[in-house]
Amino acid sequence: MTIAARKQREKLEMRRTILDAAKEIFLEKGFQSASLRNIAEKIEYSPGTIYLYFKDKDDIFHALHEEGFSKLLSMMQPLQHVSDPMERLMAMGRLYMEFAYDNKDLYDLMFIMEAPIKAGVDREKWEMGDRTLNFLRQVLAECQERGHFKGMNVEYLSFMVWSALHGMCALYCRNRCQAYEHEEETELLRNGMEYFTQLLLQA
Amino acid sequence: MTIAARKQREKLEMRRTILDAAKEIFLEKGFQSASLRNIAEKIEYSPGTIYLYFKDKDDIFHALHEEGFSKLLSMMQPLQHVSDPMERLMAMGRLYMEFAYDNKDLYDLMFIMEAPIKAGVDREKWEMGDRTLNFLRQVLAECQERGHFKGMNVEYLSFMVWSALHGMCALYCRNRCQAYEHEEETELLRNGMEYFTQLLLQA
DNA sequence: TTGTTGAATGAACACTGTTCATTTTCTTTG
DNA sequence: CAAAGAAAATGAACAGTGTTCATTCAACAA
Repeated sequence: MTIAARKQREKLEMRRTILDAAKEIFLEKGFQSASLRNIAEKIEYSPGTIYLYFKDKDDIFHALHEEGFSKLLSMMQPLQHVSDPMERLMAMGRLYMEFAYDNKDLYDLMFIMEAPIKAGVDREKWEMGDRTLNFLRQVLAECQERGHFKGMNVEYLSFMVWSALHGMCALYCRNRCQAYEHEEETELLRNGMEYFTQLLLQA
Repeated sequence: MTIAARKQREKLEMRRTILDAAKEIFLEKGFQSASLRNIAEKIEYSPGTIYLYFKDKDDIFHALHEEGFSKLLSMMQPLQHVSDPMERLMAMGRLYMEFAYDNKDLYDLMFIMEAPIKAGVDREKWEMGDRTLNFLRQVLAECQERGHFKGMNVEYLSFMVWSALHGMCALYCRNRCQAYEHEEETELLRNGMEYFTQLLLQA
């Protein structure tokens, strides 16, 4: 079975090669403007070849989508050791926002773009997303045990908290911070975050 | 000057016709998939004609962009008569969210899409957006006069409030509410809003 | 060495946004 | 009213897109 194993390995390597090239081109040209011919040219293969490894363009960016979640998830993992849940919640918020700021396009792909999520929720696709969300659910439940967010439903609470962070990140990613002509984007994000945490601490 | 006046009127009517067709097609197919040939076909003109009235595709959707803001603005106008600023803030929030819910695609165009805002902020483009934002600034300033949001900068505060609402609307528009398998979208929005207003009332 | 299998190709299809020389339509002038 | 001029609409053409598929090619098995 050594040759079949090698074949399979090569198949995976090719997928990786395509994915890396796609990511690079996607990051420099944006999702819409990145064409399959660009990607094919970069890896020095013909356009048709890509279709032997991915169903279509969406399939490629869906793969990157998953990678984004596993990256975010692995960054969040260490925070499990912060014992105070309220402190952990704040740390998660900061990390989430930093992730969005440092990986603008990846964040966009994960939480804003239509393409990868459109064709129905196909099970495992959101496994990573689910795990990330569970992180938030858990920390909020622990906060409640310590007397915060009294009488609130964790599902709706997590949605509200997530939304507040996502809102800032989304306005940033899609250049709506320009509405504030006299403020720096980074200051908007920093202080927006600061004020929101103040609200949470009072609840 | 009667003929020149008619010419000008016809020019405006043609713009309207194109805009209406574009809006319709855009609403049913989405921005990216709506092609100029689709629009041209709908109004029974050739593709080239559209370029006599609009610079390019972005220009069309920028026009719709402005229409969205003037619609939102005109809906907000009556709220100026709510005297209690805190109550007015809540009413604005509800209205904003309802606007997003009832005009999903228009909201998407105004606050999420890349196209219309990309090519630099060209002055008047954001006049409507600015006026909407000023509404929020003003009500928040009045809230502060009555002792709320002590020591907070209105700019950053408004960004945070806007973000929280936008976050929910954006997750809704881009189908990320699916992350909550067991909750209705409307319930997420309703309760998310409810919890956020609770936070604001405590501040 | 030959036969078989599967990977890679690249031309082709139907589309896209945009341009522009040409034709058609309308308005003004002689 | 006819001819000249201006304005509006056309549609073919260009360079690009995502995707398909008959054909070629290279690696493996017999």
